Amino acid sequence: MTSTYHALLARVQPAFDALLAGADPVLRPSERSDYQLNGVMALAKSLGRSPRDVADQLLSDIQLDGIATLEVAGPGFINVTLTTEFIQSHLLSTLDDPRLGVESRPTQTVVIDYSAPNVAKEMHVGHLRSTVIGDALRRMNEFAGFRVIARNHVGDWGTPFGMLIEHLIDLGEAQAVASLSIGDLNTFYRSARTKFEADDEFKDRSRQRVVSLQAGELETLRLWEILVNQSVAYFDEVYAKLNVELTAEEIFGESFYNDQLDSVVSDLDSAGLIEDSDGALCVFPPGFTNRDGEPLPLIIRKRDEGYGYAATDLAALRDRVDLLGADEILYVVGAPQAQHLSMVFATARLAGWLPERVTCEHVAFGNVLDRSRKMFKSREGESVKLVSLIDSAVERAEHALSERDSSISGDDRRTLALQIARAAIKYSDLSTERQRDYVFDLERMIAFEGDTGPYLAYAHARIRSIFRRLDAPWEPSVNGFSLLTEPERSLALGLLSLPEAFESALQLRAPHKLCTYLFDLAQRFTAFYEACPVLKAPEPLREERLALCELTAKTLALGLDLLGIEAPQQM
RNA sequence: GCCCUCGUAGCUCAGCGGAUAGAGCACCGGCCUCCGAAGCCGGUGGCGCAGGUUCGAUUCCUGCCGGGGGCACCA
Repeated sequence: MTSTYHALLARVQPAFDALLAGADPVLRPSERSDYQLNGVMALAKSLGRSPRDVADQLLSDIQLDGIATLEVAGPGFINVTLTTEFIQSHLLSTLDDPRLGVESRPTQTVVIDYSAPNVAKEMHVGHLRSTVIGDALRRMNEFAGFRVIARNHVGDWGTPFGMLIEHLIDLGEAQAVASLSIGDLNTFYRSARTKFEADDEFKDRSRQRVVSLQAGELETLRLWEILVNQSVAYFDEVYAKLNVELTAEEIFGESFYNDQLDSVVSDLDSAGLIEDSDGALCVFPPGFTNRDGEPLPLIIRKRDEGYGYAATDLAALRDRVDLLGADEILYVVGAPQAQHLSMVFATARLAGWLPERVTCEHVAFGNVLDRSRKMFKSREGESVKLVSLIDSAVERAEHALSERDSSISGDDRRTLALQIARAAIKYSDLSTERQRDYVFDLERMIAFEGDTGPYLAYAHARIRSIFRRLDAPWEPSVNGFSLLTEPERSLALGLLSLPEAFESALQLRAPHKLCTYLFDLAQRFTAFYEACPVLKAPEPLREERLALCELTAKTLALGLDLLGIEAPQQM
């Protein structure tokens, strides 16, 4: 099934090509009609003819076969109005289509690198963004039919582990495990840090411990594994709480690439890319300069012979291309890493690890700010625990439910509160363009009014409640849609534009495009809902309207699912 | 100093080179004997500044102003 947009374009393009090969019709959704052709003026310009003249000719050249009607307007726009027959036939086929008109094309392998928390360190709002955006992109790419491989590049290696292991020893293993298993990671990390900075003896031990760790000394590794295992179990809890599709099997932390780092250096060296700079082994990819305008190094191996994160990133990249067969690698990582990543990509290209056909893309996102537009921090100046944010959102959702005289109670209510809290948190994160800094305002996101996750979930639940009033489960038995009223037609057009919205969200790695679409659809629905009685309508209108309701509910549920948001039947 | 990014209504945000720049919140005024008022309808209110490209610029380019970030051994 082709989307409305492509069906139209297929009719329009030949007429434009006939006048000037490759001319862009600039087909766009329109507020004045259903679509408009904005390319007429530009075409007229290149042809040296008057826009009205060209428009008139196009009007007679474009073969629409009853799918739409055209009208010249203004200085030379062509307004496109879809025919009821066209909308109706598309609605009917969408009704039978579990994919709701979105095509699947299993054409490529996409590796998505997201979340990436640090072992023995609390997950905070920064991880929330990577996790939520990454999870949405994963779902979207999977739905597009691509082979998707998720990678959680957990920070489980490096110099901090010296002090973390020593702190674990000081605490005693049992005590440390107890503290970590209740998710008290901030305290653990902070204590280690404090000792490291204040106590020279501890600092020395920590440094020696790093050496043992890197040397693969068994007892050190055993202690390190305790930290890793406790943290992974904790991450799992957080992911479950967020309903994020990330498993322990998808964790490929920094340590995973340890034994590939030597070969990263030697391969870069034999490619003639490595330079020794003050004892550090560096690559100087062209086009990067430091603040003095000198070439900027990507440090592969530090002067102390430890590896920097560039080495790990390069090893991981090479692995993803060679072993995983990636055609596309998405890095859902904060914007501050932009330069680092583009240096890594450039170096991988130079080294020949990143063939032309494979693309690497930094899916960057902005900072999380508080209500006063400062970096989101707790009163003590620390990053705020992700779980505590989720928990307080759940608390608010529960409170709201209790005030609403809901028939849902007990465990169902707790589950529902969690679902609503997730919807609120995720939607507020995803509905803003990624690159912008984003204001985390629990108050607003859980207000349940306006452009929020709960509003969309509510719109869905409301539709489902219509069906609950029926005596028997509803089966579609429509033959057509008369679409007599404006709200019905508007809703129908909204339903048919899912493929376009999905496609642009997918291509631009822009979940907010999908959010915008869903909110618009929900508004079209509620307008329809106010104006058009469903259950009280006479047949066959009643059946048609039920079908519109069904399609809307399915579209909302699918769209929300692609964002990682649940759509409860009732709330 | 160089690079990246953002600047749209009081606040939070959409806006794919097109016609009169859209939402939500807040504020004001309406709508529940009628499928769920977490809703609907109406009102008030805006593209940082200056050039340029273009038939047409919030959108593309340049410069400036303002916020945020990055720029060699932490990841």
